[in-house]
Amino acid sequence: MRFMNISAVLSSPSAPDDRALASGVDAGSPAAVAGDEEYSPRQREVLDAVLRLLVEEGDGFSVAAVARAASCSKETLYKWFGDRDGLLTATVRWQASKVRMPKLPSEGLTRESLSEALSSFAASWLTVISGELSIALNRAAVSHAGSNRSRLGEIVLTNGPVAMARRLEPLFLAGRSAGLLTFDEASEAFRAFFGLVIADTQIRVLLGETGRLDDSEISARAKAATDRFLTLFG
Amino acid sequence: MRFMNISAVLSSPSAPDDRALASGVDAGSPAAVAGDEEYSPRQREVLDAVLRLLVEEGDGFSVAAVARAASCSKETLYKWFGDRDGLLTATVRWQASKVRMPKLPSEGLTRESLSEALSSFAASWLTVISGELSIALNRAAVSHAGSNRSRLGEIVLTNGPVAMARRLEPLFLAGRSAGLLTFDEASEAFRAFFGLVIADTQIRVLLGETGRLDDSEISARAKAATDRFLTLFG
DNA sequence: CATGTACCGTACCGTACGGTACGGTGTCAA
DNA sequence: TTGACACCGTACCGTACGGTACGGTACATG
Repeated sequence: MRFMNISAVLSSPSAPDDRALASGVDAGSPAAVAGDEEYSPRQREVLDAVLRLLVEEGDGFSVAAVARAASCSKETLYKWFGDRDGLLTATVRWQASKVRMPKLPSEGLTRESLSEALSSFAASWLTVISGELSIALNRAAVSHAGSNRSRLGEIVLTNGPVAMARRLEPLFLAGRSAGLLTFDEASEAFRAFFGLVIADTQIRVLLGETGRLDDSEISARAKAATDRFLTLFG
Repeated sequence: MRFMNISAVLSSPSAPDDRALASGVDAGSPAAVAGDEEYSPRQREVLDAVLRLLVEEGDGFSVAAVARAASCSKETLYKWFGDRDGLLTATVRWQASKVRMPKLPSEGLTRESLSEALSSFAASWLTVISGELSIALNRAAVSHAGSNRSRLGEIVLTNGPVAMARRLEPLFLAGRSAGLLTFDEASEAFRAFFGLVIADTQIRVLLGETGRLDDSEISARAKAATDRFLTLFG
């Protein structure tokens, strides 16, 4: 079993060749977040263009640039999304709706399958977190947080750490039921797992530290974090 | 022993009543960062005004607002700092130069004193990270990272996680020499400690999650993180 | 006193950008 | 064919803001 994607409001580019959406994903279940039906196909094209601009230039692109990149008129943009913040918000919601969570096992858990599930989850998470799109979206959301003009921060928070926690909780509880884990609060276990996996990775990439994290490094860190987590809570 | 402050380019307000600069700090040693002599007293007043604006309005304040708040002319600002980015950069460097690291014990370590040192350090760190000034500076730095216009990200990175790691390394090494800790690379131990202490706290506050972390909560988390760290590496 | 320096306050300039208006085109339906 | 509609492209408007210029004041120096 291999998880290729993860929530976090931050998957990867939206191009059809995007490996992060390729396989191993449960696209069947109705999304908890804003459904796919929220935006028309043409609108999705526009929002994907915004995502590209966001990655290339960061927040700070002009509405005119969006119109140019998406071959649509500014008037249409304002008609559809109200204002620039609305456009940005719609973009983040659109990206969030694209993300599908990987399935996590919840029955017949053994120490090995639990470890494997956690490790795969951690690796996907690290991959997502260090991706261009995740970085761009988180930067935008961080910039906008603290001014009440938009709710980007809230949306990214909900689809990032909060969604992760909700996703992992059943696995943790199943692990505890199976006698494989020990903890009082699932939230405590989640915080520890989050910390061990992410550590300073996210803040460093957000602050612009270059130096790609290659796949072997990611696997190694995911494995180490999982082992440590199981040492603490196993 | 009690640590009242910490690096991280993110201490606390610069007002004279600022408790974070009040005591328990080794202000004697020459700073590794830009020295105090870099800016004139009047310039420091201006930069402190910028820090206040940064906390109140975030990045996005106008240069005119700075001039107003600091009772100085825009012309002087441009003469001293070149342009808006120069002003912002100077502000971050000025804040970094203000921060003084707490002393960490390095000899006569016992398991108890090591645990106490780590726990105090962790508590200070959490306090700093969740402070208004830290949040404002990190938000600004994250926003500017990724566009090559300024080096804010690099500066905050250097004075944040990197400075933390350098500061903790001697303690870790001393702990290992004293037979209290086991690890291959100090950087590995640091990442784990960082993750256990900070976890999702920083990204959550940067994304705008409200809900203050009170002192008891901070102490509890610091203690828990330290215990877990010692479980893994002790 | 004369001169120079450093600064404040304000007015000014250019431009970039958010937002609006409008003419032109393709499509669909009666 | 005619009209309604949705949309594109472009021109336009208002304003906010980065950056510059300039007059006026305090002070220091000879």
